[in-house]
Amino acid sequence: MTESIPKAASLEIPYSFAGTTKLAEVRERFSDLAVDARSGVTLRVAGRAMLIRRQGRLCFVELHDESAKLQIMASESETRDFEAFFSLSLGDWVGIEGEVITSRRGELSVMASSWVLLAENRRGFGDKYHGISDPDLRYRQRYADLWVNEKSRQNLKIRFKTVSEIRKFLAEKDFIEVETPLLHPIASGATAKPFVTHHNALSMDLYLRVAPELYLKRLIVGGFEKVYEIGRSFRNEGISPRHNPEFTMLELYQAYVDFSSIMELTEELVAQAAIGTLGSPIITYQGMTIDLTPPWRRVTMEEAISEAIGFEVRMDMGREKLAALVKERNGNAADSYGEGKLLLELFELVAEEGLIQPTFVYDHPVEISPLARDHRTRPKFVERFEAFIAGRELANAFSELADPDEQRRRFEDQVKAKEAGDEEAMGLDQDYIRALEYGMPPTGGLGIGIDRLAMLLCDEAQIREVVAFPALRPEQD
RNA sequence: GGGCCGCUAGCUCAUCGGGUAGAGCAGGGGACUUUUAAUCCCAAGGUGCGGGGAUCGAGACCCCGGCGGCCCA
Repeated sequence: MTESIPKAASLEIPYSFAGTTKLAEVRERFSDLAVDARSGVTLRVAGRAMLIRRQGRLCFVELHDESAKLQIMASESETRDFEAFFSLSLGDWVGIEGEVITSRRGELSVMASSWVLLAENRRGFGDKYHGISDPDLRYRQRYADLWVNEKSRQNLKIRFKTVSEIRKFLAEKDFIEVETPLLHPIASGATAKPFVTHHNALSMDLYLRVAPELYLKRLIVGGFEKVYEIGRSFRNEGISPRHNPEFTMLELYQAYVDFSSIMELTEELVAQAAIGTLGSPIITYQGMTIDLTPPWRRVTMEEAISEAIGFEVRMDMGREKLAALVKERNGNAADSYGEGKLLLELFELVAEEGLIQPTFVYDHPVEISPLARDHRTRPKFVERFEAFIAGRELANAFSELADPDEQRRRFEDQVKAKEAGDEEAMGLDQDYIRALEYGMPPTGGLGIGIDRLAMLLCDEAQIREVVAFPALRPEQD
């Protein structure tokens, strides 16, 4: 490859180029400028040269900034340092000062009178038409991908906007955004394999949190009534189109309410997030039209299974029958699975995928819900719901278990499972039980996967497309 | 973890029954004062992911490894 001579050697890069007008604003203000006309207005714009068409003593540059793209024109007769302008490369950043005009073909442009190089691109952005399409390259060099591929930029914008819409929504409801530890002495609060790290001064291993849940509920014990945290959790699992080892969760807790209030809050929050980012609660996802307008459909887990399978299925039909149904469908019915876990397995096998329109599935078995409060009328069940959209779980919520004795028993079951080889089982958090012993009021809690919500709103099937810098194996030299 | 697919110039791709590789774009040089992926001319650009193997001969075939993608668990 021919090394280009760094232009920076001959051109001074200024320390600032302030006072620019956004390209979208230029387009808007001069949208009715006639063909081949001059506006008489001079202004400054800045951005990146994404296409260059040289034309002898004239030169056209397609300038992109965060807001839009706009054509820049330069001519030998009107532009200072025209020769240097003529030799700009694709991807160079430039600041332009000039008059807003339209070309003979009617293209809105800025006719540069003076300009300055703001940064030089020494790398190239790949094919100017096809851009960069190799997924590996796109994820590894996201900074380049974002410039070249509009959709990549769009996805991240939607994602970041969604988070800010959620914050706005929760602020209006008087929730306080809080922060809790990422380094946990015990991996608990969710069933997942943790990452282990080490604190030198304390000479102890710590876990990157798998969920903030137990700390947020400690805040409720401490007297906060409406708290939430939007932050990263870490799970030591494989990387797949739907899993990144670090991911973002919203977790929210509200004192004095049960899961039915949280259900209403959830559907409102998700609908508002969609309206705030996309302008509508009706979205298209992978070819499906999905209406997020509340209220969402509500079915029990048993009803969802029965509906999908065509006959009535109940957890109290017994372990044997449930195991048989699971096995018939090539599911996993390990001996260690109780009827609760089998019911969940069956749900995942037959029902989950079909829940396209937003649906609350509620009343989960206690066996799979170690942190949820017992159902007020149904033994062996808890007051819990999950929200499903487009066949995938989006949210998980329950009336929180506040009884320290019952919580200890649930943890002990988890410990037994862990000892039996279940790496995902929760650890027993003694301090959390102590917190409950001080008394936690009735509380409703909610978790929403922000990455999944972003996938939904971006119409993307892969989590990587909505994560700025997804996890990859390191490059080799 | 298993199966399948991919990896060739900076990027996007081609080539072939096995005889050491081409194009477009980008980058370099030149022409062009109204282009829209502009156009035209010139030159340059490759340890064909890495390592083994069979072959007179491999980017092409076989094996191992790497990275990525998809599907499955």
